[in-house]
Amino acid sequence: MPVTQKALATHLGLTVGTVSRALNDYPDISAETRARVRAAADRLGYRANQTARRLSIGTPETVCYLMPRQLGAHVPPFVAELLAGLSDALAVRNWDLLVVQSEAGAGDEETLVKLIRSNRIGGVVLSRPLKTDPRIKLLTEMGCPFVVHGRTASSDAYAWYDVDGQEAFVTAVNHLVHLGHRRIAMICAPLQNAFAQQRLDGYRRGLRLNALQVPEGYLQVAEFSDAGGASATRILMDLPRPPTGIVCASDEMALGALAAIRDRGLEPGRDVSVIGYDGVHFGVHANPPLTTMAQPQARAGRRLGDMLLSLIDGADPRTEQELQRAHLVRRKTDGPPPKSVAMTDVSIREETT
Amino acid sequence: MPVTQKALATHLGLTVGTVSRALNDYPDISAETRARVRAAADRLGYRANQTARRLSIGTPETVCYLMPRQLGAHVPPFVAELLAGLSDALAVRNWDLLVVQSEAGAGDEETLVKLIRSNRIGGVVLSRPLKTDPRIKLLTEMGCPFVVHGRTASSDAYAWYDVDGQEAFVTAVNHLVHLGHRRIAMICAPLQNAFAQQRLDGYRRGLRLNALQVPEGYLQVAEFSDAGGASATRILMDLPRPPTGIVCASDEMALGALAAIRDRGLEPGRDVSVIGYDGVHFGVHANPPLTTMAQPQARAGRRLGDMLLSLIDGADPRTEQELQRAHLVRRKTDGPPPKSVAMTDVSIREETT
DNA sequence: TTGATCACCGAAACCGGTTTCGGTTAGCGT
DNA sequence: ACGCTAACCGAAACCGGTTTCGGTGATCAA
Repeated sequence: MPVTQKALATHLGLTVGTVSRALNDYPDISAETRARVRAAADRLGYRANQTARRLSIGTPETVCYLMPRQLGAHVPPFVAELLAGLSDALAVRNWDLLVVQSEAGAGDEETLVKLIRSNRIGGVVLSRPLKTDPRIKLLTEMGCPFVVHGRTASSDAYAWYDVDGQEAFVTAVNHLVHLGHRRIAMICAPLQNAFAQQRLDGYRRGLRLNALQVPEGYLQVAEFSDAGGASATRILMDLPRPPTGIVCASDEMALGALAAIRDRGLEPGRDVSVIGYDGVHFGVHANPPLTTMAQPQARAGRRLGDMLLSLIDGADPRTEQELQRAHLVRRKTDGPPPKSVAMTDVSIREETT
Repeated sequence: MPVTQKALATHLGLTVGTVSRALNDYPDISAETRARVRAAADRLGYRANQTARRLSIGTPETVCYLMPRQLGAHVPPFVAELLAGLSDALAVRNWDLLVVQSEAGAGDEETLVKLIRSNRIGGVVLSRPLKTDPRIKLLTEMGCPFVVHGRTASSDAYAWYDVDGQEAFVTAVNHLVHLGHRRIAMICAPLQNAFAQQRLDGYRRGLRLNALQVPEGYLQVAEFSDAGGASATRILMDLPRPPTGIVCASDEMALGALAAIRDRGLEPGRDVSVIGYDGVHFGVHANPPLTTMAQPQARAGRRLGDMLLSLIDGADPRTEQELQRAHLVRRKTDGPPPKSVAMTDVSIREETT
């Protein structure tokens, strides 16, 4: 039985209205009374009932994070850090952070509608949108402030925070080309994911910028896991002309690739180069340590929270868009292609040009 | 402007009281009226304002997860999965999950007091308690239902879910002994953490059960990270008689140990055996794949949520205690000690017995 | 002295639900 | 025809705050 405002008021010989205004710094309360109320409040340990307060002021003061889950798979590793950052951003205003699981494909919109209609949330953070994500359409139509962690094709109208996956994969491909690679494959995630399409675009653009083409079978779309990366790699290595370099849509897939390469008796970084994406800390302990395109994860949650609060304050979503860059972290899985292959490669290039 | 109950009522020519009772299946509402209300409700997309509802029924219908953070370090990897499970458990009753960061040492109790006093939460889930955790004392005194993910020394009075770290380390030590090891060291986390003490107890007990002692310097308490594991390992390997087997308080520390061992030109699993703890999926990609004591993480969140809801329903905390067992997952970092060392070792044993 | 102004606080409406209580109507027995 | 009961719903209190509005007392000028 917590101490209520009424109890505080009668204790002071005042009315609840006066107490409320005193605590909220209304100008029509004398400094003396305000001080008295303050003193009594924290002597009795009074805290306003937030449920009542929020009902009264008309906002839930709560935002919701739609935690991505793909069934069977485990929660993506960035989630915990993101939540920490979000929590920090919201804390400065005493807003609450609600976590709800959300699977973009699976009739998940109903949950969202209920959440909004029931006035539980004043804003939404949405991770890993699909290329055409029904949730974005929904949130827009319902007028619920939201910010997307990632982007879709039509990303002009809403607020987002993203890392430039396309540029990252151009960089990755460039890097391999400069090392001497000509046969560069990609292991991509399922293309309904917006980020997968972006990274694929980057791969293609990177090859084109270097006057290279995507050889038959060099684009492998696999399950978004280490197992997916491994099986895709096996397929690649079984090709008549296997690639000498592989870029992967995630570090996790890249780790699977490393395993598959080692299983063939080859050495990642010498026989086949592999570049991952994410920059998960764990990569340094891989065998060998994984070269990757690292993104600055730490900022994400904090920024998403700040942006969402701005939106709720009435900011224009188009002014709340932030694109971060990934950067190459060279470890041990990138290197020049094996000599013999490079030779062969040159002749192929001359043939095709 | 969502449709409110009053709007629904006037639309139907009823009063709000009637509508409310109809929707909540009161027996004094005719089946016909109930049906009419139901139909109109979901035709207009009516959803009860949860803030108002919760104020009225007197419970926030929300529980809070205290997300552990040690400053500087990153969020522990189990958090995301735990949240997913928690969320599932709470969803069946439409309770909300609030995430709050919490650092046990750092005057964090004030935040908790405010949360409870302001009626924002009806229960708390608390991860990684300290050996004597002020938060547990606080929650008990305030009468706030809570369940601890982990245990402290005095764990009888409250609800908890834990994995038996002591037994796990007995098992790990036994395993190394059976492989022929006699010089077994431990790299432990800071001992203010309850789990660290438990695992250390298991290590000591395991040695004692095998009539072995803890040699001077064989217990290294290090920072709870891969860097900590690495530097502790370097100290161990610099000992006049370095260990042939090392058990680590976490997989992350174990990975650091592997790196340090390889840096000395030694091969983990052949020259020095290493056993981690946690069973993080990533361990299979370590160099070499990490042998570890794996715990069944998937259940944790779900169980914690169920237990907390039971407590809120009035269950006795002492009936809500669940101890899981870790199991040994053999990969490639465990093996018999090197021959030469084993020889030396035998002679040592004979000397000391 | 009187009226106007101002500082300060009480009273009450309100947020949107839930729940109690009481009254109306219909159906029934006598 | 009358009373009684049960079924059904309206009215209003309530949850614990916020905010508007109006009233009191003091102060001040005329």
